[in-house]
Amino acid sequence: MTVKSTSKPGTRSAEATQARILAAAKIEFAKNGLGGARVDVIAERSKANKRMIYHYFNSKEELFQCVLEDAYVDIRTAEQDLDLNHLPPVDALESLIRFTWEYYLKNPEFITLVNSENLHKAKHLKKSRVIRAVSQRFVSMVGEILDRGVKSGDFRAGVDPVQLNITIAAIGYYYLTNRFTGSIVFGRDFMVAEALAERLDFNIETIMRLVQAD
Amino acid sequence: MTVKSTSKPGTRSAEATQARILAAAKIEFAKNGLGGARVDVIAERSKANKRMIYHYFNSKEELFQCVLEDAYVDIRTAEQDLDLNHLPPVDALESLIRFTWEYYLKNPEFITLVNSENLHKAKHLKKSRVIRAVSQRFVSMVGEILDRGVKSGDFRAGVDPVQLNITIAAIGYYYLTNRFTGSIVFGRDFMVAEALAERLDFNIETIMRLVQAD
Amino acid sequence: MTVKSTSKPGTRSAEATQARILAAAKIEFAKNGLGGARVDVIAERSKANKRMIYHYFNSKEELFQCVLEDAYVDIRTAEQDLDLNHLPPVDALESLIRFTWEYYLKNPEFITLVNSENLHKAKHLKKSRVIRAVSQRFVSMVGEILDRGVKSGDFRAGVDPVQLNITIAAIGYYYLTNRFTGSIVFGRDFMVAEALAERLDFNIETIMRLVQAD
Amino acid sequence: MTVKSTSKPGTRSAEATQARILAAAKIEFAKNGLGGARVDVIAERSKANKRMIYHYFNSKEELFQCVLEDAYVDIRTAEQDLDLNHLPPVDALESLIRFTWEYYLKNPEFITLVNSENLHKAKHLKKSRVIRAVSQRFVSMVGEILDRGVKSGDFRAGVDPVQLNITIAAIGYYYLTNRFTGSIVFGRDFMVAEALAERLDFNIETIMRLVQAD
DNA sequence: TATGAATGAGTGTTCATTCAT
DNA sequence: AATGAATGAACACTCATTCAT
Repeated sequence: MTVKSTSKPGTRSAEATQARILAAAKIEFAKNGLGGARVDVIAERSKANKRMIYHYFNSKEELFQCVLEDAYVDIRTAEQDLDLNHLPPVDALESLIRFTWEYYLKNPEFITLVNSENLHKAKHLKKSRVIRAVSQRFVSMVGEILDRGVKSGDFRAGVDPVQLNITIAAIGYYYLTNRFTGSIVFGRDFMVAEALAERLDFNIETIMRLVQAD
Repeated sequence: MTVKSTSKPGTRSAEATQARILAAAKIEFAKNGLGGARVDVIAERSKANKRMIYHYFNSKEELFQCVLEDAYVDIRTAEQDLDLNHLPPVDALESLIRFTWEYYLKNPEFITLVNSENLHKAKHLKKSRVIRAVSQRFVSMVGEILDRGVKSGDFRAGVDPVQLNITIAAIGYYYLTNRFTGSIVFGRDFMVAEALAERLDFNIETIMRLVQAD
Repeated sequence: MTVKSTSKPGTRSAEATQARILAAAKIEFAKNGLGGARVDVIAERSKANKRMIYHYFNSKEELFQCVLEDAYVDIRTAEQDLDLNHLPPVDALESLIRFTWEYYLKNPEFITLVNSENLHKAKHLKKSRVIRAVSQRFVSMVGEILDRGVKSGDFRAGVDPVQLNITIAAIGYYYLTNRFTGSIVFGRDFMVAEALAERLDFNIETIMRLVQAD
Repeated sequence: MTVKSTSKPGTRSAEATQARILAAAKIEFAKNGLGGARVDVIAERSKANKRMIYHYFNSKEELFQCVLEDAYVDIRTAEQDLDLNHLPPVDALESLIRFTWEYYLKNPEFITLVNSENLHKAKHLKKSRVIRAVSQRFVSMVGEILDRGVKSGDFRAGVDPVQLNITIAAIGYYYLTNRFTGSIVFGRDFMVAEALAERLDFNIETIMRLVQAD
């Protein structure tokens, strides 16, 4: 009969438990993919009971979906926070390239989660409603920068913003997700600071030459 | 109607069995990754006994390694067969971009296998000796094209051939491996013929603008 | 009709399950050795799930080690309970011989478990810490009886207590463990009551003549 | 078309193959027991084809039976070769004890094979006809020595020759078969030369005191 | 809200044995 | 006489999930 400290008993700790489960799951899914992830490990790492996972998330797959949604919401939110509208178009574009690269570097789970989801043909993302909302704002970002750049004379006209978006992601994402096989095939350490800096420069140049007015 | 050499049927059928297992394994590993692949399924699909798999390949992981090696050898061999040295540098580079794109399209397993291997930090590729040999010839290809292009005045100097190589792969690979989540995020069908053609054009333009002399 | 303490049923049943598994495992390991024992059989006989065995004991080998440790602790405890210090040395020694014989007879699993462990070069016993503790008290028992017997003039001096210990065990153990081949080689039923009684008498005489003062 | 060296082509090599299989099987069965032995290992070690094993011995169990029979015939033959009838009874008995001890030491497989057979309740030995024949001569040996010793006044009357036989075996066999657990329980190395010599002396003394005239 | 105990269907792997030549 | 290829049944062990409290 001891009085619990808050007015809504359990609520706060319930949220905390969910958060701990999500955090643990993100690590485990990122490390081993959906199939390779172990519910026991998630339970242990989150210091939550295994039963709690099923209580809050119903199944391993739904938990994966939540983790994935969170990951997408997080990157999309961070992109919006860049507030690129206030920058001149060239700076805005370069900022976006840098941001994308650095986000992948700091959040390598994002890449692995997306890979895993694509192995499963995006069946979880398909069910998600949150994703569509956050994606739309994201897709229009590059379009707006391009438009502004064309008007200012910095960029040439006729560049498809979707293709550009994909390419900006691709040149960073591919380098990082395939860094292990890449290091072997190319006989270089992909992850030393110099290599990373060099790659970022190369990527910026790639995009700039692609869009700049002739 | 050529007569197949049937003098050593025992020997032959052993090789045939191994080939069937490898083919079945490639499909299964590509579809589900190393962890998600099922040995039973490989056995069934190859019309070989499960015991045979272990007889010839010792373990699921060694089988995966063989499949992976085969995949790399195959793409590297096909690249060499392009015989790009005989083409003018601009044509050679465009040929390589087209080839890479089309190879990925026709051999989607390659992409999934590489993804799976990277999830496992390239532990199987590390053990492989074949890979290093075939990789070296591949890496030098783009370097030679670039050199020729600089001499002919078509390409600017100072482009790192390794970074270029990575970028050529990236812009095709990323589009295809992430086509499921991509279709959702960008609200487009990534795989209709028009979209594919458009992407290839975009990629060629990206690379050409990147390397062309100013 | 005593009331069993049912206050912690969850805890209790966990212990009970472990005990059932251990009991079933002892039977199975005794019947078939470590290699021949089947985990499924242990699961079924213990009315526990196979998964529970791995939950509580991690592996078949660790389960074997537990069973073996239990067996050693059990015999060593029973020996201590004989309280031979209070008996005159001749009686004490005879009691020990009888006890050893009867223990083997009543607990034939002990013999088979020890045989199995020796086939594996005692690799499990080596890891065990419990064993060393209980063994030391046991080894000193016979030494004390011998000392008392020498002082009382019943036993001759100079008998190595370890060798005596081994011999007491040997003459009972060998007869019982090899009863099957023995019955064939010697053309006798080793296990009829008369034969058993006769063997015990013979063993007592063997040891008594070995130690008695000249 | 080279001429094979003997008149009965294959016959000689057939016997040789069987012998190699038997030798390899003895090692494998001794090391791992009947259940733990691997037919593949026997095939490899004997440099015979696995199919040959089944050709000559029908099954793993029949092969085990042959190995076991061979082992028994071997020890029984060696015992007969001692020719103890020509020695004075005390010397004859000591010779037998020494022989038994040394045979076990030099042929440790014998012990493991017998253990394995007893684990299977002597089901293979039961089927064997050879065994009964060789056993009878063996059993009568000790009886004759005892009789001669009683007549010569060296041994007391009334010692059961079968019990004596069993005891002579027991005190050597037990020490050696349980040397691994024994070394741990008694905290001694059972197999150093000194320990072995000491044990043999102790065993001779045990038997001599058991049978000597009062 | 929280938890330890329990489970059935499956996973990679192994084995003695037989087939086909 | 000899052999390499092939197999089906079994094995130790694992997993996501549910039960009972």
